[in-house]
Amino acid sequence: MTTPRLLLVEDDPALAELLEFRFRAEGYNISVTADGDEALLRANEDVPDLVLLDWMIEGTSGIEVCRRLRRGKATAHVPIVMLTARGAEDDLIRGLETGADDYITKPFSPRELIARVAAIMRRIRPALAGEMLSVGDLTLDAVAHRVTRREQTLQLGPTEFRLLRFFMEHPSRVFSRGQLLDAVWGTESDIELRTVDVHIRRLRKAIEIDGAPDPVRTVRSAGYALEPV
Amino acid sequence: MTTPRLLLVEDDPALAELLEFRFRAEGYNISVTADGDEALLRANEDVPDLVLLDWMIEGTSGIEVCRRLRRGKATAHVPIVMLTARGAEDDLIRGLETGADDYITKPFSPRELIARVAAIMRRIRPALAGEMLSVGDLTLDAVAHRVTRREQTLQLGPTEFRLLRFFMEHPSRVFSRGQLLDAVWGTESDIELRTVDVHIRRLRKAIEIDGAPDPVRTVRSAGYALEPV
DNA sequence: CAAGGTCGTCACGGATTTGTCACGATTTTG
DNA sequence: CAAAATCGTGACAAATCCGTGACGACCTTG
Repeated sequence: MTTPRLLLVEDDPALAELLEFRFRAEGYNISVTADGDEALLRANEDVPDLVLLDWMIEGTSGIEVCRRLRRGKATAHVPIVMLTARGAEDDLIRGLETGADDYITKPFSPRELIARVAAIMRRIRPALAGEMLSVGDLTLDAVAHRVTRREQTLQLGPTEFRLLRFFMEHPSRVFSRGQLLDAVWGTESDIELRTVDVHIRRLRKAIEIDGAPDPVRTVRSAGYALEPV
Repeated sequence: MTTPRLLLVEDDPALAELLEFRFRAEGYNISVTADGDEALLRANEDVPDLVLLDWMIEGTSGIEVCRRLRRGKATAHVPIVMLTARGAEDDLIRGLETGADDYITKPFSPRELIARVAAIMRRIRPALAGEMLSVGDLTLDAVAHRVTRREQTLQLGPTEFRLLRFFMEHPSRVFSRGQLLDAVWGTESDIELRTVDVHIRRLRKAIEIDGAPDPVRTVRSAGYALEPV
């Protein structure tokens, strides 16, 4: 299973750091910002699996962020958990009306928040993740046989698909041409090593999007690796 | 994998003994002390993989121990888990600011603490064991074929990479040019001894960062060695 | 069967890497 | 101090490695 990606919007540095650390320790990939507009930007650029939203932030208010997340096409269905001060009943009501999925009142224990998030993830996962791989801005759906990059569906052939999948199962790891042949083509294939180069090239061309860097890294005299973003 | 080594700083004898017993049962190597200064001494003498630090100890306070651990060269990056009393919010914030990595509030179950420590070890391990090498401020990821120094990724060629890796596998050890040729180039290579000089030079240039000293030491009439900065 | 797509191979060219040498700087030795 | 030994450094040609376009064989699909 791929690591869930969270977006935390929190302007108390101490709390933000604490939560960031704890969620990382739990295996989440978490991005933190104190600013509402910044949060909206990031959420649209790289849609998270869940948003943790402090209701009392400076600048664009939490309620506004929530509303605009819901209105955005890409972010309309991302679960939102709001962090609210004790007794802010109005916020609570308005938050849930605006589309938040859950809430937790401060002060809360990180453990409880983590449990809450985990529960939501379990609820959401089966719908969106069967056999999903995610590395950087690349997403590969093994069952649907589909690869997307930045909301854009890519067109790749069978071999390119298997090659990319293998890379995505081991991000940042360098494989020699021989290892790639074994893993992607099978151990008893009798294929020239240099053929791998050609498929790497075809893969590169297939996942090419202008404005995005090439995630396939060539390691001279060693092999190739797939790097996040 | 080597057994993780912990240092427990706890002045409640009952709790100390309990934790010592439990962690030993889990296969950890744990050293216990009730005194902050004693803890600092031991930590510097024989750097542990993780420190469990009670925030309320007699003598040097937990916060001071934490700060001095972070300031120490050898112990700067050792994870610290603080044990704090419930509701000591100030301690929590200051602790995390000072550089603690996680905390747990008393009373806690040993099981939970063990789980917490295990999570941190999983996070830290790849940097310690696995295919990661670390000498001074240099870090070499053999799997990803990547070398970093002070958060900065370095650019080195194949031979420089192999040479550096060999050095990092045996820090502070002096190798003759002949030994280096055998180890890095292979025993049946027919290469001039002086060629090693050139590659040493290229390695030096490749890992050069301004403000940082050269970790490659020349030992006249003997060879070269890699020293931790 | 025709058309389109995919696959493995090859050859060319450019870029990087590598081994060697020569010369000067530095240290050791006599 | 002079000579010898040792090391650092810049340059360079050869070797290696990789990107790329092209091509024929093969397979699928209609």
